[in-house]
Amino acid sequence: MSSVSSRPGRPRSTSAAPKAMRAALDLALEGGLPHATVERISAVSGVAKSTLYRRWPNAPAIVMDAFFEEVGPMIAYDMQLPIHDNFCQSVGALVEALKGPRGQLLRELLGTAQAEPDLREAFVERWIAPRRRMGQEAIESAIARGELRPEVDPGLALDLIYGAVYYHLTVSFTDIDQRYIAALVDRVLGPYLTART
Amino acid sequence: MSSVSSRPGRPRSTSAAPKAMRAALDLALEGGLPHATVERISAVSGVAKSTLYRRWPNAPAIVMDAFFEEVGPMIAYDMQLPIHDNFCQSVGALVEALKGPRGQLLRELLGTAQAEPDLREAFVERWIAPRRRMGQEAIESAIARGELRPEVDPGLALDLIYGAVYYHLTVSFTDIDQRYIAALVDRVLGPYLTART
DNA sequence: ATAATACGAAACGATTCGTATCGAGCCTTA
DNA sequence: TAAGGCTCGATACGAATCGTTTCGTATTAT
Repeated sequence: MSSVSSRPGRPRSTSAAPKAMRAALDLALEGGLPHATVERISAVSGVAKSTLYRRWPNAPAIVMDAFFEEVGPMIAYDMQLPIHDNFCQSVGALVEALKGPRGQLLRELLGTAQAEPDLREAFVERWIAPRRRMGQEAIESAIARGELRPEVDPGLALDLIYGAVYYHLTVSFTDIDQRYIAALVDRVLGPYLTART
Repeated sequence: MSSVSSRPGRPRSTSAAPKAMRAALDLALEGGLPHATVERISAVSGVAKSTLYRRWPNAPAIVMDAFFEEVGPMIAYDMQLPIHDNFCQSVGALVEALKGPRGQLLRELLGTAQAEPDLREAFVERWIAPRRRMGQEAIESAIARGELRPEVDPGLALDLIYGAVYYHLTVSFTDIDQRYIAALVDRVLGPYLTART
């Protein structure tokens, strides 16, 4: 019954982390990442600065934690769909989720991660890798059920699709619509479809 | 002979800008972008802070100026080459130029630009757009001389190639070698080559 | 000469950072 | 039940950087 906390001492508050993350995300979405300082997060959430520093190395790390937890579940893959539709749908959801302040925040987080190895690693492991795994799985199962020819290089295909999406989002700073996504997915996967409708 | 400075008053020093840019780039390459503060740039270059703020809005803008001026000329397109070789060569030069501290700095600059519209615009106009123009030109001339079939969508092709490159550089944080570049270019342009050797 | 502009040097208040200290609370172990 | 260990929120701290401003001097056009 009792919690098996093994370590002596007062256990960590279960409410501190959620409160801090909520405040951090709100501040960052509202006034940009630089606006989410440790001091402000502490003031808004009621969690002491010392507690925040005890759990996160810096403010962006708190924001990143909160961001992944909120936005991550918004991008789903539906393995039942034909491969083309599956990608259009999931990539579309990604683009949609990143419109407005959330996209701006992702860009700022990615930017901050460039200089800090810990954030970089967290970014790859918690944001990029999961979606790549799902994409890889989608391609492989499409091959397995004969929808795609086995000559596809899944890694390269994902590079091309996600590369173009993030390129527009973070480098050339231009918008993406559903038509572009369809053309992109078709250009990358089309040549390998066994039967085109 | 005399300079036609039209406006009255003391003309701007011609040596201040080069000295400041040199110092800014050195500082940023050595200790990362955050290390290139306005104060330090002023101290190292001997140019007063007030002068720096008179010409640039902030420190990263100075570094970006210097970066483009130094690295820009390093990436050349050779329109005499077959289209495939042309891209392999120019993209290879890009990747090569961005190995080591320079790539880290580009990442940091791109990251900083995410939050500041002025830097964003400068980044697109002075870094992305010029290379896209050359790439577009290369593809169009390859079409004109019958090397590529006219069905290629040059914009999408450039999205795919540069997208994948910057994706590796800034998002998935993985390395790129010449073999990957060749495979990438081939995957994007190969299907449209009129005669494959 | 006069006005206008740029220069370098220095000081300014504001902000953020990360750390340290404090008394009090809570849990495990002996 | 007592002791010790870890966490909590609150608060204070020195250091660093920011962007602005002021100052006296230098250089040019009118």
